[in-house]
Amino acid sequence: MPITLRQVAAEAGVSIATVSRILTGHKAEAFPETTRRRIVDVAHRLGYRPNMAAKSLQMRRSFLIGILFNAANALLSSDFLRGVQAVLHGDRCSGEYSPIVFSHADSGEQADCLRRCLDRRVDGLIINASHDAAGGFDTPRFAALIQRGLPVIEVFGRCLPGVPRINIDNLTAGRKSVQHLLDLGHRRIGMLTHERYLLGRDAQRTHLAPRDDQHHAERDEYMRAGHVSIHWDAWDRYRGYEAAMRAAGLEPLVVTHPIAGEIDVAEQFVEGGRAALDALLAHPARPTAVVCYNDLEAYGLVRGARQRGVPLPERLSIVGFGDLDHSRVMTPALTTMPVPSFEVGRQAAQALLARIDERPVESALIEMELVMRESTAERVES
Amino acid sequence: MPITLRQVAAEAGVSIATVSRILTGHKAEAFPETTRRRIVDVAHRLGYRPNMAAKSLQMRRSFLIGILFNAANALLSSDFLRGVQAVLHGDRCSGEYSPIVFSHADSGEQADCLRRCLDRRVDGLIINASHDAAGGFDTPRFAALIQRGLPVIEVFGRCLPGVPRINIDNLTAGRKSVQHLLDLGHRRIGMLTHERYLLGRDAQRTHLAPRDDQHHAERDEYMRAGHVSIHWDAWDRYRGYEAAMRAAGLEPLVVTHPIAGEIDVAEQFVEGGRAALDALLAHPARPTAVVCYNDLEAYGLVRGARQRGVPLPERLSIVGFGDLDHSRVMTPALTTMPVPSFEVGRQAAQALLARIDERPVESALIEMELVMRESTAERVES
DNA sequence: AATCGCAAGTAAATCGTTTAACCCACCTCT
DNA sequence: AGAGGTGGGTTAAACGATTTACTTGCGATT
Repeated sequence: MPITLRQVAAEAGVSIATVSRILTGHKAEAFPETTRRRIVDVAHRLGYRPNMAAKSLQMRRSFLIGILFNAANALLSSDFLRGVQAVLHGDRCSGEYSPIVFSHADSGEQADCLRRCLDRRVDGLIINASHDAAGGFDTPRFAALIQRGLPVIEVFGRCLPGVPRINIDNLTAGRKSVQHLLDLGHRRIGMLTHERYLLGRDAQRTHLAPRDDQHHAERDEYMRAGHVSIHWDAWDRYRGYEAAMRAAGLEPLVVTHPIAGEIDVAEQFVEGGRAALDALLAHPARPTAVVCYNDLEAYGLVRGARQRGVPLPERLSIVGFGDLDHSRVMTPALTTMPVPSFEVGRQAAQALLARIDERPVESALIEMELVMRESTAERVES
Repeated sequence: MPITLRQVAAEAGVSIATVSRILTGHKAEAFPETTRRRIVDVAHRLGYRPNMAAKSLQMRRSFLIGILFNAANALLSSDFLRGVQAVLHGDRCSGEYSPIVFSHADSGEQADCLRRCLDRRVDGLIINASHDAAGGFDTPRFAALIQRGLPVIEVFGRCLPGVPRINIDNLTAGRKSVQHLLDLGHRRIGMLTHERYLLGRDAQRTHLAPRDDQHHAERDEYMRAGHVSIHWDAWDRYRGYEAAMRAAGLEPLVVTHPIAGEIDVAEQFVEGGRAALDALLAHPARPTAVVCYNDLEAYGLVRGARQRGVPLPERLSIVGFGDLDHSRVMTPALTTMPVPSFEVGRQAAQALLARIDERPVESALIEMELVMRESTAERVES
């Protein structure tokens, strides 16, 4: 039913080859301007739009990119997609790429989604893998794909070895949180995070640049020490915190809480935060501020403070992470760091197109910005 | 690079036609079992997977469905996508459908996304249009598509005339909220909602079945009365509330707050709720419970109650709507109704496939379930 | 005059499927 | 014995683009 090249060609009185060459614009300069205009006009008048299936078949490229997200992370958002679209629909984008999007809850679904992407002969893949082994990306099969040269970009994570990553800069985020509190005059700054995802290290750390080998070495050491964490984000955020503290000549002060299971962790984070308030207040170092691993922990701290009648932010400044829906409307409105989903999507798409065009690609960390609201304030002398 | 039919055919010593016919399974019964097995085995051994582009070209169906979401609504979720996938990847699904997904922030992006879907010759469209005129679906162009028979399903809304809809059952949700409170012994139950999206009607209402003509008639009348609302969800939720109240022989009691603009409305809802607490407490009817249009208003009520030292839920039971991230972890944990995104996705996909197969399709409303948490309690005598 | 070069465009192969139409050997019936 | 049927396939024509390798006409050069 839609108009084909053949019809445009007939209407314009030329061959389909001519129409194709003029419309694709690739060698349009070989044609006189008058013909070009005529054909473009006819195509436009008829409302011609190329059939992507035919184009894909002939060009051996689908102009499709697969987007695979782990459902548990809940990081797939309209913003992320719009970031991807900003590139795919942009002027600088050569083809007419469209994203086919899948969300997987477990490794069975994941394999299914991946298969569908491959059936479609996607030109590339943007993947948000998951941290836990149960839903982790099926690496043998995956490695084979990479080997075959399928362009892949990982987002919001660090699970896929040898794959360029676009992620938020957790490390710098941790540092910025501390810096914000330092700027407000705080010196005794704690970090709240979860046991399973972290730590309790006390070794001096000097190299903070996000270099992989360094990270991996430290990580391996950490793993050998008996920890099972595979949560790089928590690790990096902690390292940023620690680095900023040390740089300011301050002693890190970490409070952790347990997390069990992989689902329904929200309450656990809040409860962890609530319980941590007491630990923080009772701590001999008497912190005046705390950086949280996420907003949920901050909610818990706020709840705990309310229960204890602790005034916020006077008694304790709190910095969250993630900027969930509620953070901006709560009381006190939470100082936190919004996840730059649009930007991650944008850069991931950019990187993927670069890989597809065989241009060099590097992993990138997206800088996060702290938004100060009401949960942090200047330190009051005490 | 991937295996083609030709290679499978060569390997099995038959023609491509035979392989195709056996593998598509359509006329496989015309072949002896031994040949069938042999070919299936060879295909499997070689890892043959059909090239969808070629298949699409030949069959004149893309096996692609377009999913267009309004970014402002923030209703695109992993859950929704998984619901769609549950159908598309299900055994009962004839083809190998994949969703191409777009998110649009304004009508320009929307037109672009739509064009891309059409360029791909999608077999159908699932659309979440937006309420506001600025981002509303470009109806002339759209009507033409529908006319041409493109299968379309609208989700989470009621903006596209003549298009089957899958939506949450706002009306029943409103009723259920009231019923929950009635069951707890409340009689003086208020409803909190926003001025712009509603109303202040007092006419008797008897027909509550979600019949379109009825809705539209009432709506027209409402519009004539000078209201500009195009927010059917608020309207329906209110109607459900009102119906349940009348059915219980009770007088509706509505408190509204203003909302300005289309973006950054979150704070306005919370502030509306906060301010409404005073109005509710001061109201001559002295309500003991209130149904909110959304969770944000409920957050505001809770905040207001905290400020005034009003004990919750003893003094006021609160029912939210939507079950945002924070609702389950707040104090008191909010009694509310989670949005059944998975189910909406599932049924939308089902309806779309039915339309594609030219089976009859009807709009459906997905029942919502109330989850009782801590913000509602039995009425205390007063 | 013959040849060359170039501008302007065309013919035809190809991509990997599906499917309508056909083929052929063999069996059965009359 | 010949017609008709049937089981078990095959041939070949699409589908709508892209692209390589031509062709053709014509003015300029040798």
